[in-house]
Amino acid sequence: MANIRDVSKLAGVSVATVSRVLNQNGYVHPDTEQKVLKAINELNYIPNFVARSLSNKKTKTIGLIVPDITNPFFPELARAVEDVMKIYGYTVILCNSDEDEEKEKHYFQILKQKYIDGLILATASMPISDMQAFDVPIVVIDRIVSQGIPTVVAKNKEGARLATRLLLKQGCKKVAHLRGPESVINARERCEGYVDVVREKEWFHPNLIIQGNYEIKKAFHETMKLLTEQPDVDGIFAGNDLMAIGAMKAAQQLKIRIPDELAIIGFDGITLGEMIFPELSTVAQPIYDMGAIGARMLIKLIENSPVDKLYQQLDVQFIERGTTRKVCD
Amino acid sequence: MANIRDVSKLAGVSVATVSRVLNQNGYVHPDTEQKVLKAINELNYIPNFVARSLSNKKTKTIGLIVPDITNPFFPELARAVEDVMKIYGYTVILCNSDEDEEKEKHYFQILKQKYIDGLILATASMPISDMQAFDVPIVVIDRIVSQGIPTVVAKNKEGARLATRLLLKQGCKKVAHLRGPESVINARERCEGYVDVVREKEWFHPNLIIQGNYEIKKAFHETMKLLTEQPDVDGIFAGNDLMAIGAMKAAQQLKIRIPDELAIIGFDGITLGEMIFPELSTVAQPIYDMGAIGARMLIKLIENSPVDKLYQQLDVQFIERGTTRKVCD
DNA sequence: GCGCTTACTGTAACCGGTTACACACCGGAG
DNA sequence: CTCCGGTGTGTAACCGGTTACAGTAAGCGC
Repeated sequence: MANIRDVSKLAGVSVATVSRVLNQNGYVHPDTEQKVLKAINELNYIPNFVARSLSNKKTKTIGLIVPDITNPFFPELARAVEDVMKIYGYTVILCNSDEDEEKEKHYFQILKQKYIDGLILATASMPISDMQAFDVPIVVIDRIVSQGIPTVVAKNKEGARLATRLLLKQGCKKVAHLRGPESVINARERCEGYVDVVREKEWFHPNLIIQGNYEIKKAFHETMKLLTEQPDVDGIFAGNDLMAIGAMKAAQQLKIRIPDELAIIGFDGITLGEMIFPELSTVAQPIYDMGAIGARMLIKLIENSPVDKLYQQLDVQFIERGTTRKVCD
Repeated sequence: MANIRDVSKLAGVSVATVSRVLNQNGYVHPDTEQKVLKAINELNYIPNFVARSLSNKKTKTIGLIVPDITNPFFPELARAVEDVMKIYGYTVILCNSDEDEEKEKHYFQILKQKYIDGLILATASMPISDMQAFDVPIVVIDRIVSQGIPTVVAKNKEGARLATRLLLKQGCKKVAHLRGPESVINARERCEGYVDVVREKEWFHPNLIIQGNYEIKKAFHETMKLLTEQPDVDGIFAGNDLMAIGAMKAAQQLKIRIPDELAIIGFDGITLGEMIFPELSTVAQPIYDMGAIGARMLIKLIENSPVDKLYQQLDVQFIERGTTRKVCD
């Protein structure tokens, strides 16, 4: 592979001139430029990014840490990030942390060594202090970490209230909540939203809040238990779509008809919700937008452009599909 | 951030010695080593990967090009690749090509500039000549490109035959095939497998082969058309799980009972198949294994270890779930 | 004719590592 | 006592770019 010195020799100029042509900065005589371009073309020269990065301290590479790309929420987010980054000439390194602090630390270390320009986190097992010590721009998506760190989230509590109220409005007499893991902040917020709405109801009891882990399997089992122990539950608000699907499977197994006997609302709006039957009613987060906005925010941070809002809270939207009854109001 | 010269100064040795300690090569006196380690510790020094890459010409980074990470087949593959690469200290750059030749070329160019050590392709819009010109080790997964290029695939034709025979065995009288795009080789193979089995049947007619594009939506519409025009079709072998799901939705819409009136078998074995109701019977490829094996193969190619087989064809396995009738034999 | 600005170009240091080569020391074989 | 191979260490070139700085030439106003 040809390097810049080969080009400069062939063009009969110095490396500085070639570099100027490449980067379009400094003065270069049009004739000289032509000679250089011709040489570049002849040698099929492409500049070496690694060398450039070494003097620049810019790699045009960012890291994206997600818990598990296999979880249907994250591919869409990753896609958004990649799409935006591509536009601006950045490349994305994908990391799966499994919500494991050790793994996250490991990636922090590696990514730092690799001189990434920025980092997008869709996970947050990491202590905040470590994140602040990491002297590379960071944007957190879907998890609030601390006011000091640029963040993109959806209105979790508001969405949860909306869903719960909707279930009541359609006539549900006893609504349960399948909540996400204690350690995840958005799970907490969604649970709070649910509690806000049902707290005063005479039928409400804390045992209507079921502990899930954002995965189908556990949700399935817990829902089986719930529906056998408390058969009068006729509405479930699940903390995410996967758990809602787990709940649906439990109901289907128990021959409970959806939505007639049991209405279910999920949270997230992953495409998977449209692939199942009946299609899942859900509180949709703008997943792609969250990724795209986070990515744009990160680029601004990297390039020192002014960022209008370091804390973006995006609206959620209820999507009525097959697991809820129509309400005519 | 401290660099190697700072360390050498603090330890009172030369940079060469520090480098030798870091890389555990060459002779270093134990006492000297201790001094160096102490200095490294004190300065919190971590070596700069970019600089290392520049002289090494090894970045410990590979590229992974998939059509679209949003397609449920690829996250599992990506996860496998990332898991294996992590073990060996490599990092993965994720690229979405949308099966678009231009985008693929663009990534080839960028990745080359970034000095990646190897490339995994799960897409193949690229002419073979371009791939051979790319002087970096490549492994292709799920798409056969050419005998010259290391490849990991599943036994597509065999799996297709298996599925089609199974449908017949359970008593289907007229089995249609929803095929994938013409341009994708595995779609062709699966179609051939289907034709192998039904060619001789008196009911067979080429209009039982329906053109899909591996996506749900089109499969849904085409199946709607098929089932209304030829209501006697009682079995569908779909070229992938997504299309099978599209077909299921069409049947559900038309109130055709699955599997009693219509049996469906998919291909791939994506986890999505277990999330729907009824769960999808499918010819499962070992997706994770394909990724993992491909990744291991790539590492061997990169590190010049001997590779036993440059062309790995993995077994598929029929998974009987809810969209087929049990056969008692 | 002189000084000053602008256009253009080259030299060489620098980014932060790796490593070929040179050199010095030491113990054992002959 | 000399020679030799194994240890241990430093100097400096190199990877392939960027860029500060210096230098030259031309154009212009006075």
